[in-house]
Amino acid sequence: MFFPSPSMKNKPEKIISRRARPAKAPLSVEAIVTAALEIMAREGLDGLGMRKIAAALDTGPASLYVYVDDLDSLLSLMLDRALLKVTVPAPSRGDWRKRLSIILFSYTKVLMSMRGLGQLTLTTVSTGPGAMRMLEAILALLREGGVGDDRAAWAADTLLLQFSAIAAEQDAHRHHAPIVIGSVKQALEALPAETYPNIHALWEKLLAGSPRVRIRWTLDVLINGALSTPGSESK
Amino acid sequence: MFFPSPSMKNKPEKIISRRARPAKAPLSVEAIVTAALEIMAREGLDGLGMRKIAAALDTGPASLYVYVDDLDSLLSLMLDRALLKVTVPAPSRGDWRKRLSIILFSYTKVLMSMRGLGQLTLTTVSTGPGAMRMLEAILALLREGGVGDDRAAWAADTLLLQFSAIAAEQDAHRHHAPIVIGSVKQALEALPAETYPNIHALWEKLLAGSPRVRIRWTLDVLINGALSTPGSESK
DNA sequence: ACCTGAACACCGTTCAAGT
DNA sequence: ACCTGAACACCGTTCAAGT
Repeated sequence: MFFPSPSMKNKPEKIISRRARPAKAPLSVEAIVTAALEIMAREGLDGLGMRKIAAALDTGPASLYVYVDDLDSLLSLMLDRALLKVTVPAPSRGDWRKRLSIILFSYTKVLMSMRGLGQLTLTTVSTGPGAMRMLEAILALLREGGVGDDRAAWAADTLLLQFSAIAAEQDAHRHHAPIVIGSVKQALEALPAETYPNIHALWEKLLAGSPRVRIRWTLDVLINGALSTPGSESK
Repeated sequence: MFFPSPSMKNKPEKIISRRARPAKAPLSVEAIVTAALEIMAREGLDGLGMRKIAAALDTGPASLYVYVDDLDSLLSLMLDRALLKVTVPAPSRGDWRKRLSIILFSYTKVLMSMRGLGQLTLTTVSTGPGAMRMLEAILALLREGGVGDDRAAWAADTLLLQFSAIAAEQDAHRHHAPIVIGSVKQALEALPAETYPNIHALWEKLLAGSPRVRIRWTLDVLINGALSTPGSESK
């Protein structure tokens, strides 16, 4: 893949055009999104850039602009591609609450499966098919569960946000973490107990908790809260 | 302020050193943070940069590194400075729930009072006195309200996150919004009712709601949820 | 100790020119 | 229509040299 094909051996030129390489995949939105996701998985969101994507595709940065408006819109496309992998369970899988938790567990799992994705959800919005399929399913289940329309819309928003944040946090914990997490830990640990008695008592718990347990708890809190709190319909 | 002082008029050089200007405030962390906040308030978080801050302080970018480690740490300092303005009510102001809502309303108000601040909280963590003072107060109130220790830590996290996000959203709505919000609205509006019946029915509600009403509801949901959901203590 | 000019190693995006 | 070299207008950060 990295050398000119045999059929070109007898060309007289010493330098063979990159375009003449064998089976060079033509550019396309899909190819660009794929390459971008690969780079983000390897180097994180900060390591991503138009120039690096172009280099991975063996072209110049300008070429990408034929297929993509700009970096922001490319980030949206990347997010949406990832969200397509979220599981939306069939009605046979259980009642609304069970199915809602399947979606949200799957959502966090997908977000945590690739470096940078957690951070990406907190920075980017997608209105593509991946995001819309998930939103549609969540709204349907909340309504099925008897959460009023006003509350359902806000609850969906709140749920997605909360789980995005948990994923982003885990993302940070696992990757460029040592610096950031370590310093937060040190800072909390060093706080004087006299001035900050409650932080002093609880700082370990602030940073603790396996994702599984935490996700479960957060889900319960939000659903219980949304069910027991009247919405603005009663205004 | 923009011209050399009269006492320097008789200097022979045509070009007068910038340093010779009158009352040029010496650099300091405080001055840098102040200048940075001013720029962010005017031009948003994206408009902020070391070079622009330096220019505002009439110096070169290299000079800032005498006082500040790098851009990230400066952003932390900016956030902390802003959080110092959050109201932490005295016990006489009411029961724990009332006081908690005062803190969180004040928090969102502060975040929404300056362009870029909402986005900043979602991107940056601070362990400075502003952030710690607020966290300490929230933890104290949750414990006072009978939320168990494990749950209190997570609840504080969840509360702060949720309100940061609401502020960031309002930030976007009010400023560089027209593009982003407008396009999300258009995208949701255009979705086919057959494939996305629930989004179709609720899309207006997803984007609606005054900050006040929404904050009130979110606060109630989270507190009610945290109170009625057992923590992992019972594990 | 404090400050800084200049350079280093990058960015995203545009555009005229090529095929 | 698709692609691209080169340029434009920026970045954050470092460092040797000045005071």
